[in-house]
Amino acid sequence: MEPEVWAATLQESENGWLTFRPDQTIQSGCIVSSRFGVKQKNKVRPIDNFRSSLVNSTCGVREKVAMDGVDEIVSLCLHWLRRKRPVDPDVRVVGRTWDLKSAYKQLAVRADHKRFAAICMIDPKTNEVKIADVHSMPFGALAAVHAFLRCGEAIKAIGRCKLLLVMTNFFDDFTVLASKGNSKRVGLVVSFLFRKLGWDVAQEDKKNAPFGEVFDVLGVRIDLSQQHLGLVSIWNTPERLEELRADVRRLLLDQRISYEEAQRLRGRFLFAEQNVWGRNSRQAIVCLEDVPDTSSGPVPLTEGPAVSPAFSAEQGPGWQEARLWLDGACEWDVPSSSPICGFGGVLFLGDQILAWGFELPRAEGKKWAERVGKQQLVFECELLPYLISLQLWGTLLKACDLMIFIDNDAARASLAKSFTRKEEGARIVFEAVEEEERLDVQAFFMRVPTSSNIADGQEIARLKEHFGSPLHLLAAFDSEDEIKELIDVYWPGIGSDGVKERVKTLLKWSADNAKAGKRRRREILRDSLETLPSRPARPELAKSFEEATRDNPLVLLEGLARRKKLLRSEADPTQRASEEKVAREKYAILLCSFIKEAKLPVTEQLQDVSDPDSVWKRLFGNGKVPEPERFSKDTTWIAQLNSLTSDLKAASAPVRQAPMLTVAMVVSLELHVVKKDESLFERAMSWIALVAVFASMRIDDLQGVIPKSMALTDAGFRAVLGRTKTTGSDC
DNA sequence: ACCCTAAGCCTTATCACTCG
DNA sequence: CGAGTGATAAGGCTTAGGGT
Repeated sequence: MEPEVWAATLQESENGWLTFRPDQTIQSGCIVSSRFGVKQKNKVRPIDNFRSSLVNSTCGVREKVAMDGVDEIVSLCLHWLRRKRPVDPDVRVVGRTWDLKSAYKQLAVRADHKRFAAICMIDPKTNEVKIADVHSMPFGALAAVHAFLRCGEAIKAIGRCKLLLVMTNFFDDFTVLASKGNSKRVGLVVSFLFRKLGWDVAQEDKKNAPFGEVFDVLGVRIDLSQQHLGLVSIWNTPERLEELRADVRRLLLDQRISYEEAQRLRGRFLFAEQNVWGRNSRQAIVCLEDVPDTSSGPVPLTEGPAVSPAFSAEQGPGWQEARLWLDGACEWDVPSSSPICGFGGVLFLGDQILAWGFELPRAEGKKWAERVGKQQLVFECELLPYLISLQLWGTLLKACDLMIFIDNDAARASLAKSFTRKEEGARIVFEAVEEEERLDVQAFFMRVPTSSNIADGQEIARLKEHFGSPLHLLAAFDSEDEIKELIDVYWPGIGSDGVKERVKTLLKWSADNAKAGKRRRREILRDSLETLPSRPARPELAKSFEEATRDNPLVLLEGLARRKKLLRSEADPTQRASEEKVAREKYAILLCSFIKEAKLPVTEQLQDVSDPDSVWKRLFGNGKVPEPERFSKDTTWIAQLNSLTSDLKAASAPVRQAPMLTVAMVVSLELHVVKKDESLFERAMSWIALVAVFASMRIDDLQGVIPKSMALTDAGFRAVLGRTKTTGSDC
């Protein structure tokens, strides 16, 4: 790449952006950074490595840069359209972008900073190192980025506040929206703004397209052609689409994909995804992640959700708000050895309340469990009602803002993320999200504790409401007949099947809640007694008993056991572990005494061992498998493991590690620390680096040093780390 | 009431990609 | 070189659900 970098540098010299030093010398106090090239599309971009020269390390930035990306542009468009849908062609929204010409180079380096802005590179013709002084903002300097972004923000602020432009800024890209009728004038105003402020604008045709309903910006295409419907579409640019299509076609033809290709494809999909709310592209992207990084070359494509290279997102305002409560359950039925799966949902939409519920027939449940290959299907049972509810109430939910209440965290998370590693769950999630997008539903998932999930039983919820509290409802019936009467009052004329169904539900509910009901009744009684202090006429039996036995050692023992338990739960885990180890040994010895007593064959085998006690402990201390029967000692298995290990080692990519400090670097750091005439700051930094080296710490671990624990004694420097990467959350 | 396990999330460091 | 994003590993944390 050297010739290209050299040519670009010569061009910069001609433009007056830098000057070659005729003598190629470096004065003291001057810092030189190297220049390298990065290939971008069809050109080579020279970059000055101000990091390796440590110039970038002198620049600290307190704030995060806020840039206007595709999100901001789209939200501006939507905001405009929400206020007023365009009916007449003149008020339709159009947009275009302005690009600054060689953006950074339009800013000068401050005179007294010039000595830090020298660069060097190799002249490929003579193979000599050439040094140049840079006069305009160097690409690669951290400070240059922020200097330029400040200017960009300033231009935007002037455009917005003084000229009332609808303008966003991303580095040197300025996007402006206008109504069609005004667009000519707005275009003139923007050009005038740049000219007056002294900024050169790119003049090439490609970057100078006129205002239109379709315009390209930041690597995407924004399409306002359906704005009368309140729609803003975002596409990959036609070039990118064609490139992606060609790549996908080639992959399908080859039926194989390599790690590098998968990563590249994934990167491009993620780029599209960050700009669109494409929930189901997740599934395709995760497939790409699973392509292993092996040196053995491409892997064959397998079946999976189809990868679609075309992305489009339609985001319209939500017209309605709805709340959907979901629940599912799965219990294992031993006699029929099949799962009992049930699910249901309740939808609140305006004034309407709708509900459905369903119990899977045993035979179907059995088939399902066999197909999925596990007994416990609760995760799937919690996911499924969402899909069913969307399918059932699709027409009602169109373009809806939907809040979903679900009492299983795993299901909630996978719906929100639109992905789960559980295969069956992934299928349900995929279908549900497809349905979501077809219906243009904006979903938001929240968790509710099981006890407050109303989807548990709509009838009961309604009855509870009427009775004021679950307790009152419990007290409202004692028999099936009384339930029937109740149902007749609340749901007159629902037919015998309906009555039977509800009787069953209510019976189950009352059985489930009987205990809680009794407890609550007791509590109420107790509370009411407390408010009415009364003295028992006779001494209570329990109290007398307690008084009589207070000093009995047997009672003390129980108290001790309780205390010990409490201590155990509060003891730290290491102490607990050692306690458990002692207990294990104790019971191992006990177990051994039983075995000896029973004269099992093993006692004979162990008679001749030199140190029988320790062998017994070893053998039975952890419930170990006898030596010859251990899989871990099986020679065939060990050989297989070894061969697998070596295969994996050979196939895996080399481990990449941070380069180690050389001995010379460590020595120079040490010398620096003791150099009295150096600045205190530099000496301190050197010392810090050395501490990290000597204590084998990550640099990040230094943040975990507890200041008050630091002590310098004759024995050396000592400090305690309160937190390291491996000690979990910081608190 | 209590213990245990499974299987999820959360946190942090690091790495991949995109754009300029 | 910088900015951004999302993804992963691995240990810790949390919750549901089953058993005693």
